[in-house]
Amino acid sequence: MEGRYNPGQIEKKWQDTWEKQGVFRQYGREKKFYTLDMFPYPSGAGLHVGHPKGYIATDVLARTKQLQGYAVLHPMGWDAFGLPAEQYAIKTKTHPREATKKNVATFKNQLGRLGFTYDWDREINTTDPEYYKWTQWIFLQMFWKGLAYESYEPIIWCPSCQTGLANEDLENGACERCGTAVEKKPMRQWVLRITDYADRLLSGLDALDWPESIKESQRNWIGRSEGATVRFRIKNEESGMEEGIEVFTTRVDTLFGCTYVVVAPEHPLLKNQESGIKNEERTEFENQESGSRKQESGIKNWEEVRAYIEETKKKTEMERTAEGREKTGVRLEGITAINPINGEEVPVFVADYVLGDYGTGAVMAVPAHDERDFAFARQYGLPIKYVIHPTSFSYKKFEAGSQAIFQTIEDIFPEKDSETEGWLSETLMAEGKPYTSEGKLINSNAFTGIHSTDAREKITEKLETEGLGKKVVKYKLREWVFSRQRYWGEPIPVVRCEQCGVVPVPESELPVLLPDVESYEPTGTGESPLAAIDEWVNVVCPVCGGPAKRETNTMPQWAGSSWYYLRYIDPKNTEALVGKEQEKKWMPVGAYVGGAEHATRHLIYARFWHKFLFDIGAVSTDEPFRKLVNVGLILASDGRKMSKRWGNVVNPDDVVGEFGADAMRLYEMFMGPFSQMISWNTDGVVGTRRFLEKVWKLREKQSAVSSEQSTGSEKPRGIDSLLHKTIAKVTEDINAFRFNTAVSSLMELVNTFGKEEVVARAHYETFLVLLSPFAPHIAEELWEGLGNTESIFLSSWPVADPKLLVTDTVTIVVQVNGKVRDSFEISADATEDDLKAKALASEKVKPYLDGKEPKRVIVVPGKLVNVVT
RNA sequence: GGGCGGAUGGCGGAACUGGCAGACGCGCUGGACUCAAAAUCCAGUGAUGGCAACAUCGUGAGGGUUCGACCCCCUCUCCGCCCACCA
Repeated sequence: MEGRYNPGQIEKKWQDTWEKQGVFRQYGREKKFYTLDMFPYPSGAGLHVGHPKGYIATDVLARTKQLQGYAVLHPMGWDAFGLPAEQYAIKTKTHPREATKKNVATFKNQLGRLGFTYDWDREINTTDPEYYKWTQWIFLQMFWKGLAYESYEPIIWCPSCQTGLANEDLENGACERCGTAVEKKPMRQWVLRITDYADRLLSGLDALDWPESIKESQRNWIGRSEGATVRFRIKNEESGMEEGIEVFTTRVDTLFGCTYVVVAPEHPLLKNQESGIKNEERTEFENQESGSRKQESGIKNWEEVRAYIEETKKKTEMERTAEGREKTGVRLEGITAINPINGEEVPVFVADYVLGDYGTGAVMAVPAHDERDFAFARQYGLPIKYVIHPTSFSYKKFEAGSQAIFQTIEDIFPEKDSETEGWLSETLMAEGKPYTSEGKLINSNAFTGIHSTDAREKITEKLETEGLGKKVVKYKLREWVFSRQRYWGEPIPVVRCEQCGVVPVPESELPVLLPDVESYEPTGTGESPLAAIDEWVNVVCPVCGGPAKRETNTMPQWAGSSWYYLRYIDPKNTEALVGKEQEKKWMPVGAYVGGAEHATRHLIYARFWHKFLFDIGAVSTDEPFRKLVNVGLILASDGRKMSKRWGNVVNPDDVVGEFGADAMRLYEMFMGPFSQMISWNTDGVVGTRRFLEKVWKLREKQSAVSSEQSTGSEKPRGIDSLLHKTIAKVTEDINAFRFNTAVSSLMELVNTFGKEEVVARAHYETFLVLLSPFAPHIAEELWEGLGNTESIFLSSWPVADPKLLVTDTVTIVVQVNGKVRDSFEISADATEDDLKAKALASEKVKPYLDGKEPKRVIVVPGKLVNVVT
């Protein structure tokens, strides 16, 4: 190790040595720590410098924990099913398997150069049949528990990707993959009943050590709402009373203000019409439905209504939900709804501002107290009836001239309720605003005068006793649409038998292998390309032995990643997805690092599957990831995302080639707060490389003289104290993912060492250990140069000595009225009186006192004295 | 519209629990070394005034609490991210 610092030489050497000696496979140790990265999709583009940021962090953590005596599990693998490989296959006619293989090799090579501690014997790949066998197995367990079922409901369809999508796969109403406006399309599909776990997914969040923002995103995504369903009976002009429709509301206190009812275009009420949809447009399911229900709905303007429904269908989801769009709808002539609370008859509308798949697909419209209903009511000239009276209210009087602000309505109308009402409607109407907050009920018969909160309870109670309403909880979370009509995914392991219907493939026959096909093109018909392979599709029913056909849909991209963290623990197990002993030993994950963009998809899906696996006894923990940390995105130096399109991608290979892996690792940890988005700046790597050069040079100053600390005879010098402060800081900072300040304190230490004539060997060694998680290669090389024969990572992490954290003298700042005027050195054990006396004696302070006594003197021991004049 | 997070030198960012604002790094300026340059080393680097000691101002804007505020409270502006016709 003579001469210059040459990272290119030493890095490869140590990577090979660590691998050969199994330095990072100390699995026999008592204490366990499992740290995990969100595994990448091996794209054709390879890694850019943003990818490794999170991986470096877990690597720092893994090395630190190992030095602290833990057995550390730190694996890596590939989330390799998905559209890009398939699209590439379509273009180049190569099998996605081939492209995937090539990309994995590239990624692995790139990662290898950064010197990670991954145990490649545990590498997994979601497209490996031995892996997806267990993905299929989990699906089967869900099937048996009734959590996986077939549905014919309209789902989101991307016309460009030609596949169904889950609600979570949307971005601003468009397909998040290709940006195409999506449509609703009724089709047969597999669905997972994730809403069965909605409550547990919600309550489980509280105990997790996750960023509050992610937990909040999940809470919002699950979207629990407490409310009530209310049954409005339908009056048909021709045939009298019908069964009625149920609405969902969270504001049952406004029930007296309901002036109409709206159903979504998808509402079952509108499916009863025989004349409606043409046969060929109907799904199998709809045909069955309309056949079994003969009910006449009595809608007189059916043609108009039908036209509206058709129009809605044609609209893309984006058009339908576009911001500020005028509300549209059609009145259902010939029928009215009866408000159960007061028997009032109100009109019924169909309008697409009501969503078919939330609540009951129907709402009671209270325009006076809801923004959307208000807009619709104004559009169609419907009555607006105020029934909530603000109890605490700040409102500028609308009439010109007056600037008065009224705190309560009573300020203006102390007594007369009807006038209050008049004022309220007039003012709010004129400003174009409904009153959406809570308040005291007015105009609500027996409930008038009660506050909203009470009213909700009481009105619900009354409706309940009459069988016309019920307290319910609804969620925004939708069931997980689990079918994709694409090739490159896990086959769903079921067959369809003419006799027995849907039959799951027996466990013994797993995995159901994904066959090779001629063409990877999606068919667009709602069938996957697999449907074209007769010899694969046609099978014998496992139950009756009769002819049957395989399910040709595949699973979504998210399936394989919903449980992969379990497979690393026991990757070769052929009997179970993970061995019980092993699972107990390692789970839950102690630090999971990845991007915040997975807040509502991967991280909800994985929690859902994990809870299910817990319920069937396959795992021992209820939650998979005890601690989660978000890695902040690295942007290009132009502030945009790194992308081929912008030509601003920085390849880690180039950075490693120019500066070395250690300098790059150090830079990515140093560049800013770990979870913050930040722009790449190659000049910054220059700084960390210079730092490493200084570290390298320091070996010449290193000397076998003992530190004064170890002689024990003298008081500790400043350098001992600084070293121990650095130990404490680096240890704490790594633990809290504050890598940037950990690195800066290492730099400070080196700067101080640089000013010393000699650096004690013990100090230098301790420093190398502190540096080693960040810059492992150089640390190992220098460690060996000191004559150590065993890897630095088999040594141990230093512990700060509390005695050395305090210095014998401290600097006290002297302030006058809070402004710094002077400072002095004093022994750390000086009394408050000493400090006070010394401060008052200061020549700098005297002029401000002008011979008078100070009004007050504040002494903060060890810090400052503030003289108040 | 809702939720979350921000705003500190030329730049990235530090600052414990309310106690010397600007650590550390980049950049820049000057000097040393060199025939010269690079690299390296040394010194300086928030603004304004001053030869200087030093003084005044200074953490998006305005107010407040406090002996003392980047930090706590109120009002406002701007920016980022996520979600969004969810009744």
